[in-house]
Amino acid sequence: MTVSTDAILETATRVLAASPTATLADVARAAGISRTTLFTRFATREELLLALAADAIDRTDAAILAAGISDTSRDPVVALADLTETMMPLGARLGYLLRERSLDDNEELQERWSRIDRTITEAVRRAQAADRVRADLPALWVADAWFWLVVAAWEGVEAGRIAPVDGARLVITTLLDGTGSR
Amino acid sequence: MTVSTDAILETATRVLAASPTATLADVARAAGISRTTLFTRFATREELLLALAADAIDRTDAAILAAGISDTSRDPVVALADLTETMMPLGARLGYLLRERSLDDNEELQERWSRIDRTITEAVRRAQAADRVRADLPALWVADAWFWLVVAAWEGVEAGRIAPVDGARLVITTLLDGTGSR
DNA sequence: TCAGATCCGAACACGCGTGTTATCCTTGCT
DNA sequence: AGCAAGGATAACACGCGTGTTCGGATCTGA
Repeated sequence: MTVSTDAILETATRVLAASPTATLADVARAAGISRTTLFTRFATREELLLALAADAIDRTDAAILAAGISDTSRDPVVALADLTETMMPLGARLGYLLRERSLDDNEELQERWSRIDRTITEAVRRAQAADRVRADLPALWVADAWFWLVVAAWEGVEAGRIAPVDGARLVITTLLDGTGSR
Repeated sequence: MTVSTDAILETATRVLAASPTATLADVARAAGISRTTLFTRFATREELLLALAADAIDRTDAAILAAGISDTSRDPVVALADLTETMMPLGARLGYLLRERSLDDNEELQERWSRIDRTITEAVRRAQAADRVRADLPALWVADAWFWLVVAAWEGVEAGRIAPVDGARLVITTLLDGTGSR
């Protein structure tokens, strides 16, 4: 196995995130394998797309676990800041998930993603209970705002508008402290 | 002319935003015209996509003008709040622009969008000069954060997670005041 | 009523991406 | 050296979406 399946997923994510209509021939070429071989790993295009999405969610799950988001003994705000750091490198994968609408009707992916959603929202609620986050905002909105700010930061890094090292810090300070002067 | 070109653009935006790979037959059916007629209005698929993007940018330009973003005698923070209100109904169009990568290589659209980008960023800089926005954050980032929070709010409204009337307010208070407790 | 314009439905050619198959070649193992 | 596994190359069938064409139906204004 000259090229690992993981490496193919990595390349495929990059190619398909940049151009969602990219051909399987494009993906194979970028991954340095033949189109035929690609078909031995993923029988259909849809299978590849699903594997990509599952991979993105797998990594998000791992990042959530590593940051201890569900650990009720941890400070939820600190945990969210940690998660932001670990999420930044997932930018391309999240961007793919975000834009790929053909997966919207997949039951399992929807379920897995809404589980992630609930986990983040729960952390926000705990932060609100501890008076670390404003209680007058819907927890659902705060969780959404956090997610899209991560996307914003990743897009900014991608486009060279902000420095990679600044990404996570900008997200957290913007989300918690806001951008207005005191 | 039974169905106006504007109405076609409206419908096409909705259909293509929901499913970017939708067929021209799908668009025609949704618009209540025949595929043949659709081809008399837009000679190719690409022409339709370009018209959609141009329409979205036209409306954004109009919203910026209406909110008086470039009016240096106006309070830039108030202007941005106004703009947020008028931008919310453009959600579907912005979502389309956001996800459609096939237009990335169009010179004119890029230019027009970066002009919008600069206009918003300039308003942020004026707000920073007036000590209404933190000067320790890149104006470019604040402008990006604003834009993506608008997207977040629109997605939230679309999904029924937040009330339509709350959208703009949530964006502005989150952006300016942050979500953390004082 | 006639002329012109507009739309529709059906049919067609064409290109392209997907998925399959067969043959050859390379590599690693014994 | 000989064998097996896995990849590459090439060719093919197939479906589908795009773009075009044409004949007929409908509506409009003179």
